[in-house]
Amino acid sequence: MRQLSKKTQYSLRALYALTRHYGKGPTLIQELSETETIPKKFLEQILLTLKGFGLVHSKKGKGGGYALAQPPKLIMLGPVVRMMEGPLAPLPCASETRYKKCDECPDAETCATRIVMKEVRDAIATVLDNISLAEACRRADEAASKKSGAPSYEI
Amino acid sequence: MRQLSKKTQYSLRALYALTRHYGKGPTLIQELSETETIPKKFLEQILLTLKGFGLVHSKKGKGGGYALAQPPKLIMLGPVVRMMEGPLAPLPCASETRYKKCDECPDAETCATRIVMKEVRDAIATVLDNISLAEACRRADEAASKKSGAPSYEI
DNA sequence: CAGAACTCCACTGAATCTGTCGCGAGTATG
DNA sequence: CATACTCGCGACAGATTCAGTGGAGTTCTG
Repeated sequence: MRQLSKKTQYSLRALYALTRHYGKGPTLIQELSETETIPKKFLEQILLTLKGFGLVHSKKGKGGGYALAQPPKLIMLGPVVRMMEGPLAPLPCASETRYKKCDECPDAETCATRIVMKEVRDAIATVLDNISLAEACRRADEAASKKSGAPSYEI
Repeated sequence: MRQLSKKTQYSLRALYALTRHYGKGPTLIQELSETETIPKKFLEQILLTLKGFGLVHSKKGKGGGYALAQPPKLIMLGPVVRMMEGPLAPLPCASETRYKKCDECPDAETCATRIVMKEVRDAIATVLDNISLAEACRRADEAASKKSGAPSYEI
Protein backbone atom coordinates (compact mmCIF):
# COMPACT_ATOMS: atom_id res chain seq x y z
CA MET A 1 0.00 0.00 0.00
CA ARG A 2 1.19 3.45 -0.55
CA GLN A 3 3.21 5.19 2.08
CA LEU A 4 1.78 7.60 4.52
CA SER A 5 2.53 11.14 3.36
CA LYS A 6 5.01 13.26 5.27
CA LYS A 7 2.10 15.43 6.18
CA THR A 8 0.45 12.62 8.08
CA GLN A 9 3.68 11.49 9.67
CA TYR A 10 4.41 15.00 10.84
CA SER A 11 0.85 15.39 12.05
CA LEU A 12 1.14 12.35 14.22
CA ARG A 13 4.50 13.34 15.58
CA ALA A 14 3.24 16.80 16.42
CA LEU A 15 0.16 15.38 18.08
CA TYR A 16 2.24 13.01 20.17
CA ALA A 17 4.31 15.96 21.31
CA LEU A 18 1.16 17.88 22.19
CA THR A 19 -0.12 14.83 24.00
CA ARG A 20 2.94 14.72 26.18
CA HIS A 21 2.53 18.40 26.83
CA TYR A 22 -1.20 18.20 27.46
CA GLY A 23 -2.41 20.29 30.39
CA LYS A 24 0.72 22.39 30.47
CA GLY A 25 -0.43 25.26 28.29
CA PRO A 26 0.13 25.95 24.60
CA THR A 27 3.21 24.89 22.67
CA LEU A 28 4.93 27.06 20.10
CA ILE A 29 5.16 25.99 16.48
CA GLN A 30 8.80 26.88 16.77
CA GLU A 31 9.26 24.46 19.62
CA LEU A 32 7.40 21.61 17.95
CA SER A 33 9.37 22.22 14.81
CA GLU A 34 12.66 21.94 16.67
CA THR A 35 11.96 19.00 18.95
CA GLU A 36 10.33 16.98 16.20
CA THR A 37 12.55 18.20 13.37
CA ILE A 38 9.71 19.26 11.12
CA PRO A 39 10.17 22.17 8.69
CA LYS A 40 8.55 25.07 10.46
CA LYS A 41 6.49 26.47 7.63
CA PHE A 42 5.27 23.06 6.64
CA LEU A 43 4.28 22.32 10.21
CA GLU A 44 2.43 25.60 10.32
CA GLN A 45 0.32 24.45 7.38
CA ILE A 46 -0.32 21.11 8.99
CA LEU A 47 -1.39 22.53 12.33
CA LEU A 48 -3.68 24.87 10.50
CA THR A 49 -5.36 21.93 8.85
CA LEU A 50 -5.67 20.10 12.15
CA LYS A 51 -7.18 23.20 13.63
CA GLY A 52 -9.65 23.36 10.78
CA PHE A 53 -10.83 19.91 11.82
CA GLY A 54 -11.14 21.04 15.41
CA LEU A 55 -8.46 18.73 16.68
CA VAL A 56 -6.28 21.41 18.15
CA HIS A 57 -6.84 25.02 19.05
CA SER A 58 -4.47 27.90 18.89
CA LYS A 59 -3.82 31.12 20.64
CA LYS A 60 -2.19 34.07 19.01
CA GLY A 61 0.23 36.58 20.42
CA LYS A 62 2.65 36.31 23.24
CA GLY A 63 2.11 33.22 25.38
CA GLY A 64 0.25 31.67 22.47
CA GLY A 65 0.77 28.42 20.60
CA TYR A 66 -1.04 25.18 19.96
CA ALA A 67 -2.75 22.70 22.25
CA LEU A 68 -4.98 19.67 21.85
CA ALA A 69 -8.65 20.59 21.82
CA GLN A 70 -9.59 17.39 23.70
CA PRO A 71 -7.94 15.05 26.16
CA PRO A 72 -5.56 12.72 24.30
CA LYS A 73 -7.55 9.70 25.44
CA LEU A 74 -10.44 10.84 23.28
CA ILE A 75 -8.54 11.45 20.08
CA MET A 76 -8.32 8.31 17.99
CA LEU A 77 -5.74 7.86 15.29
CA GLY A 78 -8.29 6.84 12.68
CA PRO A 79 -9.88 10.26 12.32
CA VAL A 80 -6.48 11.93 12.29
CA VAL A 81 -5.26 9.78 9.44
CA ARG A 82 -8.54 10.30 7.59
CA MET A 83 -8.17 14.05 7.91
CA MET A 84 -4.75 14.05 6.35
CA GLU A 85 -4.95 11.16 3.91
CA GLY A 86 -8.60 10.86 3.07
CA PRO A 87 -10.47 7.57 3.48
CA LEU A 88 -8.67 4.61 5.04
CA ALA A 89 -9.93 2.29 2.33
CA PRO A 90 -7.53 1.47 -0.49
CA LEU A 91 -10.31 2.29 -2.92
CA PRO A 92 -13.05 4.92 -2.70
CA CYS A 93 -15.65 2.27 -3.47
CA ALA A 94 -14.54 0.32 -0.38
CA SER A 95 -14.80 3.28 1.95
CA GLU A 96 -17.32 3.34 4.74
CA THR A 97 -17.05 7.00 5.60
CA ARG A 98 -16.68 8.43 2.11
CA TYR A 99 -18.00 5.88 -0.31
CA LYS A 100 -17.75 6.80 -3.94
CA LYS A 101 -18.79 4.56 -6.77
CA CYS A 102 -15.88 3.58 -8.93
CA ASP A 103 -16.52 4.16 -12.58
CA GLU A 104 -14.56 1.10 -13.61
CA CYS A 105 -16.59 -1.84 -12.44
CA PRO A 106 -20.16 -1.98 -13.70
CA ASP A 107 -21.43 -3.63 -10.54
CA ALA A 108 -19.98 -2.61 -7.20
CA GLU A 109 -21.67 -5.39 -5.27
CA THR A 110 -19.99 -8.18 -7.17
CA CYS A 111 -16.60 -6.58 -7.79
CA ALA A 112 -13.94 -8.89 -6.40
CA THR A 113 -11.45 -6.11 -5.83
CA ARG A 114 -13.97 -4.09 -3.89
CA ILE A 115 -14.96 -7.03 -1.71
CA VAL A 116 -11.39 -7.71 -0.74
CA MET A 117 -10.48 -4.08 -0.23
CA LYS A 118 -13.50 -3.65 1.98
CA GLU A 119 -11.99 -6.25 4.24
CA VAL A 120 -8.67 -4.49 4.18
CA ARG A 121 -10.38 -1.25 5.09
CA ASP A 122 -12.12 -2.88 8.01
CA ALA A 123 -8.85 -4.32 9.25
CA ILE A 124 -7.14 -0.95 9.08
CA ALA A 125 -10.04 0.85 10.69
CA THR A 126 -10.16 -1.64 13.52
CA VAL A 127 -6.60 -0.83 14.41
CA LEU A 128 -6.65 2.92 13.94
CA ASP A 129 -10.07 3.64 15.36
CA ASN A 130 -9.22 1.86 18.57
CA ILE A 131 -5.95 3.53 19.44
CA SER A 132 -5.97 6.96 21.00
CA LEU A 133 -3.09 9.40 21.07
CA ALA A 134 -2.67 8.65 24.77
CA GLU A 135 -2.56 4.94 24.15
CA ALA A 136 -0.04 5.29 21.33
CA CYS A 137 2.24 7.36 23.54
CA ARG A 138 1.82 4.87 26.35
CA ARG A 139 2.93 2.05 24.09
CA ALA A 140 5.95 3.97 22.94
CA ASP A 141 6.90 4.66 26.55
CA GLU A 142 6.37 1.05 27.38
CA ALA A 143 8.71 0.03 24.59
CA ALA A 144 11.23 2.57 25.82
CA SER A 145 11.14 1.37 29.40
CA LYS A 146 11.33 -2.22 28.33
CA LYS A 147 14.37 -1.35 26.32
CA SER A 148 16.19 0.53 29.05
CA GLY A 149 14.98 -1.80 31.76
CA ALA A 150 13.74 1.13 33.77
CA PRO A 151 10.21 1.11 35.21
CA SER A 152 7.50 2.84 33.26
CA TYR A 153 6.10 6.24 33.91
CA GLU A 154 2.52 7.35 33.55
CA ILE A 155 0.96 9.96 31.37
CA MET B 1 -4.49 5.60 3.43
CA ARG B 2 -3.60 6.30 -0.08
CA GLN B 3 -5.54 4.79 -2.93
CA LEU B 4 -4.44 1.77 -4.81
CA SER B 5 -2.91 2.87 -8.11
CA LYS B 6 -4.70 2.13 -11.35
CA LYS B 7 -1.86 -0.16 -12.16
CA THR B 8 -2.69 -2.36 -9.21
CA GLN B 9 -6.40 -2.22 -9.84
CA TYR B 10 -5.88 -3.19 -13.46
CA SER B 11 -3.48 -5.93 -12.42
CA LEU B 12 -6.06 -7.46 -10.15
CA ARG B 13 -8.81 -7.21 -12.72
CA ALA B 14 -6.61 -8.80 -15.34
CA LEU B 15 -5.61 -11.58 -12.96
CA TYR B 16 -9.22 -12.27 -12.08
CA ALA B 17 -9.99 -12.58 -15.75
CA LEU B 18 -7.07 -14.96 -16.21
CA THR B 19 -8.26 -16.91 -13.19
CA ARG B 20 -11.66 -17.43 -14.73
CA HIS B 21 -9.97 -18.50 -17.93
CA TYR B 22 -7.44 -20.74 -16.21
CA GLY B 23 -6.86 -24.07 -17.94
CA LYS B 24 -8.42 -22.89 -21.18
CA GLY B 25 -5.26 -21.72 -22.90
CA PRO B 26 -3.75 -18.26 -23.23
CA THR B 27 -5.74 -15.06 -23.38
CA LEU B 28 -4.95 -12.18 -25.69
CA ILE B 29 -4.00 -8.77 -24.34
CA GLN B 30 -6.56 -7.44 -26.77
CA GLU B 31 -9.27 -9.55 -25.23
CA LEU B 32 -8.37 -8.67 -21.64
CA SER B 33 -8.24 -5.05 -22.59
CA GLU B 34 -11.73 -5.15 -24.06
CA THR B 35 -13.53 -7.24 -21.50
CA GLU B 36 -11.98 -5.40 -18.57
CA THR B 37 -11.88 -1.97 -20.22
CA ILE B 38 -8.21 -1.39 -19.59
CA PRO B 39 -6.16 0.72 -22.04
CA LYS B 40 -4.37 -1.82 -24.16
CA LYS B 41 -0.87 -0.40 -24.14
CA PHE B 42 -1.02 0.22 -20.43
CA LEU B 43 -2.19 -3.30 -19.81
CA GLU B 44 0.65 -4.56 -21.94
CA GLN B 45 3.06 -2.81 -19.61
CA ILE B 46 1.35 -4.22 -16.55
CA LEU B 47 1.35 -7.78 -17.81
CA LEU B 48 5.01 -7.43 -18.64
CA THR B 49 5.70 -6.47 -15.05
CA LEU B 50 3.66 -9.37 -13.76
CA LYS B 51 5.57 -11.64 -16.07
CA GLY B 52 8.81 -10.26 -14.71
CA PHE B 53 7.70 -11.42 -11.29
CA GLY B 54 6.90 -14.83 -12.65
CA LEU B 55 3.21 -14.54 -11.96
CA VAL B 56 2.07 -15.07 -15.52
CA HIS B 57 3.73 -16.41 -18.61
CA SER B 58 3.27 -15.41 -22.19
CA LYS B 59 3.41 -16.93 -25.58
CA LYS B 60 4.06 -15.04 -28.78
CA GLY B 61 2.66 -15.54 -32.25
CA LYS B 62 -0.62 -16.97 -33.37
CA GLY B 63 -2.50 -18.72 -30.60
CA GLY B 64 -0.37 -16.85 -28.10
CA GLY B 65 -1.33 -14.63 -25.18
CA TYR B 66 -1.08 -14.63 -21.42
CA ALA B 67 -1.90 -17.21 -18.77
CA LEU B 68 -1.37 -17.62 -15.05
CA ALA B 69 1.90 -19.33 -14.25
CA GLN B 70 0.36 -21.16 -11.29
CA PRO B 71 -3.07 -22.40 -10.28
CA PRO B 72 -5.14 -19.47 -8.99
CA LYS B 73 -5.46 -21.16 -5.62
CA LEU B 74 -1.77 -20.66 -5.04
CA ILE B 75 -1.55 -16.99 -5.95
CA MET B 76 -2.22 -14.80 -2.96
CA LEU B 77 -3.25 -11.18 -3.29
CA GLY B 78 -0.57 -9.95 -0.88
CA PRO B 79 2.36 -10.64 -3.17
CA VAL B 80 0.50 -9.19 -6.14
CA VAL B 81 -0.16 -5.94 -4.35
CA ARG B 82 3.43 -5.84 -3.09
CA MET B 83 4.70 -6.25 -6.65
CA MET B 84 2.75 -3.31 -7.91
CA GLU B 85 2.66 -1.01 -4.90
CA GLY B 86 5.70 -1.91 -2.89
CA PRO B 87 5.48 -2.88 0.78
CA LEU B 88 2.06 -3.20 2.39
CA ALA B 89 3.16 -1.23 5.42
CA PRO B 90 2.13 2.43 5.54
CA LEU B 91 5.75 3.24 6.40
CA PRO B 92 8.97 1.58 5.24
CA CYS B 93 10.10 1.27 8.84
CA ALA B 94 7.01 -0.79 9.61
CA SER B 95 7.52 -3.20 6.76
CA GLU B 96 8.27 -6.82 7.38
CA THR B 97 9.38 -7.76 3.89
CA ARG B 98 11.28 -4.60 3.00
CA TYR B 99 12.20 -2.88 6.21
CA LYS B 100 14.03 0.37 5.84
CA LYS B 101 15.02 2.57 8.70
CA CYS B 102 13.25 5.88 8.62
CA ASP B 103 15.63 8.78 8.93
CA GLU B 104 13.15 10.81 10.91
CA CYS B 105 12.86 9.10 14.25
CA PRO B 106 16.10 8.61 16.12
CA ASP B 107 14.96 5.38 17.70
CA ALA B 108 12.85 2.98 15.65
CA GLU B 109 12.01 0.74 18.57
CA THR B 110 10.29 3.44 20.59
CA CYS B 111 8.68 5.38 17.75
CA ALA B 112 4.95 5.56 18.43
CA THR B 113 4.05 5.96 14.78
CA ARG B 114 6.08 2.94 13.82
CA ILE B 115 4.55 0.78 16.54
CA VAL B 116 1.04 1.62 15.42
CA MET B 117 1.77 1.28 11.73
CA LYS B 118 3.34 -2.08 12.32
CA GLU B 119 -0.02 -3.19 13.65
CA VAL B 120 -1.74 -1.76 10.62
CA ARG B 121 0.67 -3.58 8.36
CA ASP B 122 -0.02 -6.84 10.14
CA ALA B 123 -3.75 -6.32 9.78
CA ILE B 124 -3.45 -5.64 6.07
CA ALA B 125 -1.10 -8.55 5.51
CA THR B 126 -3.40 -10.91 7.35
CA VAL B 127 -6.16 -10.12 4.92
CA LEU B 128 -4.20 -10.01 1.69
CA ASP B 129 -1.84 -12.91 2.34
CA ASN B 130 -4.74 -15.23 3.07
CA ILE B 131 -6.89 -14.63 0.04
CA SER B 132 -5.99 -16.27 -3.23
CA LEU B 133 -7.13 -15.23 -6.67
CA ALA B 134 -9.41 -18.24 -6.72
CA GLU B 135 -10.94 -17.35 -3.40
CA ALA B 136 -11.48 -13.73 -4.39
CA CYS B 137 -13.27 -14.82 -7.55
CA ARG B 138 -15.34 -17.29 -5.57
CA ARG B 139 -16.49 -14.55 -3.22
CA ALA B 140 -17.44 -12.31 -6.10
CA ASP B 141 -19.45 -15.13 -7.66
CA GLU B 142 -21.10 -15.80 -4.33
CA ALA B 143 -22.09 -12.16 -4.06
CA ALA B 144 -23.44 -12.31 -7.60
CA SER B 145 -25.57 -15.38 -6.99
CA LYS B 146 -26.85 -14.02 -3.71
CA LYS B 147 -27.86 -10.89 -5.52
CA SER B 148 -29.73 -12.57 -8.33
CA GLY B 149 -31.23 -15.24 -6.05
CA ALA B 150 -32.47 -13.12 -3.22
CA PRO B 151 -33.89 -9.86 -4.46
CA SER B 152 -32.16 -6.91 -2.85
CA TYR B 153 -32.05 -3.21 -3.26
CA GLU B 154 -30.96 -1.99 -6.64
CA ILE B 155 -28.89 1.06 -7.33
C1' DC C 1 1.98 50.88 20.45
C1' DA C 2 5.57 47.08 19.85
C1' DG C 3 6.43 42.75 19.20
C1' DA C 4 5.33 37.89 19.55
C1' DA C 5 2.83 34.47 17.49
C1' DC C 6 -0.46 32.52 14.51
C1' DT C 7 -3.21 32.98 9.57
C1' DC C 8 -3.66 32.69 4.91
C1' DC C 9 -2.73 32.24 0.15
C1' DA C 10 0.09 31.60 -3.65
C1' DC C 11 3.81 29.49 -5.79
C1' DT C 12 7.48 26.17 -7.14
C1' DG C 13 10.45 22.09 -8.10
C1' DA C 14 10.42 17.24 -8.02
C1' DA C 15 8.36 13.00 -8.27
C1' DT C 16 4.90 9.84 -9.58
C1' DC C 17 0.98 8.29 -12.11
C1' DT C 18 -1.31 7.15 -16.24
C1' DG C 19 -0.98 6.51 -20.16
C1' DT C 20 0.76 6.74 -25.55
C1' DC C 21 3.88 5.81 -29.73
C1' DG C 22 6.60 3.22 -32.65
C1' DC C 23 9.24 -0.27 -33.95
C1' DG C 24 11.45 -4.72 -32.97
C1' DA C 25 11.49 -9.70 -31.99
C1' DG C 26 9.62 -14.31 -31.70
C1' DT C 27 6.37 -17.98 -33.45
C1' DA C 28 3.06 -20.56 -36.03
C1' DT C 29 1.07 -21.65 -40.55
C1' DG C 30 0.63 -22.43 -45.42
C1' DC D 1 10.26 -18.78 -47.07
C1' DA D 2 6.49 -15.38 -46.53
C1' DT D 3 3.17 -13.71 -43.84
C1' DA D 4 0.22 -12.76 -40.25
C1' DC D 5 -0.12 -12.62 -35.58
C1' DT D 6 1.50 -11.57 -30.77
C1' DC D 7 4.23 -10.02 -27.33
C1' DG D 8 8.69 -6.96 -25.97
C1' DC D 9 10.73 -2.79 -24.95
C1' DG D 10 12.33 1.93 -24.54
C1' DA D 11 11.20 6.66 -24.77
C1' DC D 12 8.23 10.26 -23.92
C1' DA D 13 4.42 13.41 -22.35
C1' DG D 14 0.51 15.47 -19.77
C1' DA D 15 -1.68 15.66 -15.27
C1' DT D 16 -1.61 15.36 -10.59
C1' DT D 17 0.20 15.25 -6.08
C1' DC D 18 3.82 16.03 -2.65
C1' DA D 19 6.80 18.66 0.09
C1' DG D 20 8.22 22.76 1.10
C1' DT D 21 8.92 28.13 0.76
C1' DG D 22 7.71 33.06 0.87
C1' DG D 23 5.58 36.92 2.22
C1' DA D 24 2.04 39.85 3.70
C1' DG D 25 -1.55 40.13 7.14
C1' DT D 26 -4.05 39.54 11.71
C1' DT D 27 -4.60 39.06 16.53
C1' DC D 28 -3.26 39.10 21.15
C1' DT D 29 -0.42 40.55 25.38
C1' DG D 30 2.05 43.83 27.96
